[in-house]
Amino acid sequence: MSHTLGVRQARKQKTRQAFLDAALSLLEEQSLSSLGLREVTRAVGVAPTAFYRHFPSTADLGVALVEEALGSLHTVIAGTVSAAGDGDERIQRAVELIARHVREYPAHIRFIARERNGGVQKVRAAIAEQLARFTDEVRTALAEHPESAGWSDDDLLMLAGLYVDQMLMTASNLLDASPEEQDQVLRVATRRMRLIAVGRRHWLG
Amino acid sequence: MSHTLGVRQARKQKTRQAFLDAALSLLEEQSLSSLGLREVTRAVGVAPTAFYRHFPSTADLGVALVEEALGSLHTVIAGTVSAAGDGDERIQRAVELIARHVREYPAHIRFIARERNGGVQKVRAAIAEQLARFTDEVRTALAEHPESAGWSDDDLLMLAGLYVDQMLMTASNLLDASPEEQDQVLRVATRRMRLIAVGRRHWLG
DNA sequence: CCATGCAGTTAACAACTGTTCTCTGTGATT
DNA sequence: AATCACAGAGAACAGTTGTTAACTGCATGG
Repeated sequence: MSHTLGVRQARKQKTRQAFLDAALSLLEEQSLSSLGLREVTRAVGVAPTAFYRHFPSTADLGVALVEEALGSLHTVIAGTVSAAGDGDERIQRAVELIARHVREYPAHIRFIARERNGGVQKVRAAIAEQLARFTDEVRTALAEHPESAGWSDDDLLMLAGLYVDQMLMTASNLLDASPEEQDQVLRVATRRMRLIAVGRRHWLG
Repeated sequence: MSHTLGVRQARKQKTRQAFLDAALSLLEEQSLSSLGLREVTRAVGVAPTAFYRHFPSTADLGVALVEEALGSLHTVIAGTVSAAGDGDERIQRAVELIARHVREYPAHIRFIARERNGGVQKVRAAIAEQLARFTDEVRTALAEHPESAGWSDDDLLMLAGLYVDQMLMTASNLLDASPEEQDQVLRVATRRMRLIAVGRRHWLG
């Protein structure tokens, strides 16, 4: 099915990935707008000029990182929201999903939370687009719930946005929390989601 | 009452303010971690070394900017939340307050939203502390409402945090919106607040 | 009125940045 | 087997950066 790509392209993709990994690591302690091209190549162990074979600029590296960090989450999120169970169960599952994801890919979350309002326009736009897609997917998933009867698409989109923003903020808060604070963060996040769910239940009328 | 400070200190505070203004302007298009000391002094029209007379590093400049951007808001916010009127009126007033503030001090909002998750630890901490104070003040204001009867302090804090985060996100969204999109942003923000208020009303029991 | 303190200047430092051009080695194509 | 394409190396470029030291001029306090 998939065409086996030659040794040549395989090597290229490998160092490209090395660039992404090195950059992501460096970006744990600084923002993209201060990330130097040479800094990245040094971390990879490659000549500065090699960078241009893969990206026109560090901003484009950032866009590629957005894809890597958010591109794979679509099905997961949508699946969680549309899964069976009553409201509380769904909330519990969503919070656990967030906690697990933060544990597995902390640098990805750091990066997204940081650059969502960061200084690099191209990257901000890329993140906004991905989050808008997320929100729309959550909206269609929410529309399947029986609680959504009588809801306009506009209101569902509003609710979906609220959930998405809440998830991202919870993830970001987890990163800044010490291990012993993390449970507290998750409990507050759960209560917030619950309050939103209560509002949802009594929204109409 | 206030001791008239000498010509000397007055001049110093003037250039200090010039540093803050120049930095805030430069930070509209980049993050603090990429803001150079020389870049700032150049914008002020002063020798690079003069910087050290006012701040040990650009990070401390950032902390000073946090004070300037958030320090003066406390009474305003608390006043709005505790003002008279029913829920919908309060929400309307809060949203208008946000819109006005964004119009008057866009660079301040940009800065806070950007550096809240930015690459400079000291500044992140300063913002977190100020926002925590905000949240606590909003909580005590909320406690005065009749709707808060029977609420635990913990739940009130959770609700206050939800409101504060919502305000900040609305403000940040306004900055990214084109003039014709801004009304839409405000309408969605209002609906979000309303949904939270509905959840609040039915939270107990 | 004079001595002191201190905001701001000037000059110099080694280190770093992004980008260009030229070159090399090796996988791919015919 | 001979040619081509191209990922990466190497060197050099003009500018930039943060920080140091020694300075100058002027408002201030005794």
